Amino acid sequence: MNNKFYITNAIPYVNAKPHIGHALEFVQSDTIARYHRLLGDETLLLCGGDENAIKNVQAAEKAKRPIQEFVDENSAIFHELSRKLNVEFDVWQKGSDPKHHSSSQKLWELCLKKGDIYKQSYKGLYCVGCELFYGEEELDKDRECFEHPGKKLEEVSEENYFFKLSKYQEQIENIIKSGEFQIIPDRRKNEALSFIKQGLKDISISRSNERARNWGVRVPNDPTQRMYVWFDALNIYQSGVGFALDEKKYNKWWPADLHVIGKGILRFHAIYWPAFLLSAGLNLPKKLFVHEYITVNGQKMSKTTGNVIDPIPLIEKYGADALRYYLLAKVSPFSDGDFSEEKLKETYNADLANGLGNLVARVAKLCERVILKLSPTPKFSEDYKKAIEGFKFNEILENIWNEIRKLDQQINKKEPWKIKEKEKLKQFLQSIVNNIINIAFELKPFLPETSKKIEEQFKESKIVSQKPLFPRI
RNA sequence: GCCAGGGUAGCUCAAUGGUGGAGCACAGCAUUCAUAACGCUGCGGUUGUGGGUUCGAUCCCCACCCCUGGUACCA
Repeated sequence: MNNKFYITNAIPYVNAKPHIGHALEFVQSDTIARYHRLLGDETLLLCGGDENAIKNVQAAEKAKRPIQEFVDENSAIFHELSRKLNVEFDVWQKGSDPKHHSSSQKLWELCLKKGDIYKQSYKGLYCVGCELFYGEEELDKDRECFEHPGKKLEEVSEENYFFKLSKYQEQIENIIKSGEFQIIPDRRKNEALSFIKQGLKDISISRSNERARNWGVRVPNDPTQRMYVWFDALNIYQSGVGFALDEKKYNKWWPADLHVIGKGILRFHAIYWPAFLLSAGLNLPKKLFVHEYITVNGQKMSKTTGNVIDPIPLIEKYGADALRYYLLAKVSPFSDGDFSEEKLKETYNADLANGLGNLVARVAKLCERVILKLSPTPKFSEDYKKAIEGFKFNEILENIWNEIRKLDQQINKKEPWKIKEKEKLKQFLQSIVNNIINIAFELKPFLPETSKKIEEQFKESKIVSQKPLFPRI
């Protein structure tokens, strides 16, 4: 009965510190992984650092730091965030890891052998100041880059390697349409399909050393070129489980059962990635879950507006589970969700302190008068399974909170503090406590810390009241 | 411009071709087992705008406005 379940979180760019959007995805992935572990599946959750992008080099230069040191440090901050959120990544695969480099070179060689990689010149607008190519939309009104106003861009052409994406148009359309490669929700699936329908063009998958600032994965047998960051970044999903490194491990885990990503990188995962794999003759991932973004007071988060939210101080102030709860319950998995500290605080007090926390506290106190006989056998209901497997995190939590409200109503109606007969009181409390234990179980994937505390408190037949789970703020 | 999704109470969202619902916030009542918590009651909406179909539309059709995403080498 033991299935394996391999799930990946998108690997964040490490050119800046993590923001609350990263926390959202971490928490979603972790919740799914925890659920599968509870089902008894052998589960592996991977994340890592996308460290080979030119943007990292630029950011390091700006910070006047050696590039490797810079990406190591930033990558570590992301990893640290995951720990603070109680997000358990089994593998943290760094893009700058030499093992990952050799694994990616192997992927390249397989595509090359298939005849899908060829050389061609690439033309674009080049900023000498940044040593970068820019697209028209990335430029200001004078068609100059924002870093170097007044500096004219040059039309430069360069020999690059290209990948025959066009060759795989039909195949990719079929695997998406048929559901062999499932994209959730439908809106994103349709978006990918309509992109394919426009006709796929071949893509450049390498840069010159100069342009790449001698950073990134070397192209096999060509000392002048480095891989385009997405070619190797996607391969982190494979190198992290041993592709071209540890055959046994790779065969055990690959293909991924689920990739979790944000809407901004749909194309790379829905189209490029399966194409690279098809070319290399490797298995395809089974499912892609695409979440949306977090806005701040209705506005998009961006460095220029200066409204980027750092999750770490929030965790310190409210606790990991409080932030997890907000992100899973109050942010829709399928549409943009808004965040503000005020809303977090409101939710904390209303749902966690007054709701769950208060229920647990009042019941524990009532239980001090009796000794209970508990025989809970919590398990996931079919509705629960269906919802979580459809990524409807908010729906599940809403149901649980309806249950909490019902228990509060039951207690008010029965007035157990007035019951004199111990047997009667015991019977009533047993049923309430069993329900609480069930709630704690259902919360396991979502709020691991809280769930554990509740289970501990209601484990013994002699229950005593304890410190509040969520003191009001 | 084109394609997709969306515009419903202060906020977040649900609903159905037939007299608009929930949670939060707010106000009042009640109460102590509990974290001045829980419960009950109330306040609150001409369902983006203008037309049309229909006995009747928030839900169907048309036009327009606004928001979000995509529209390739850019998370």
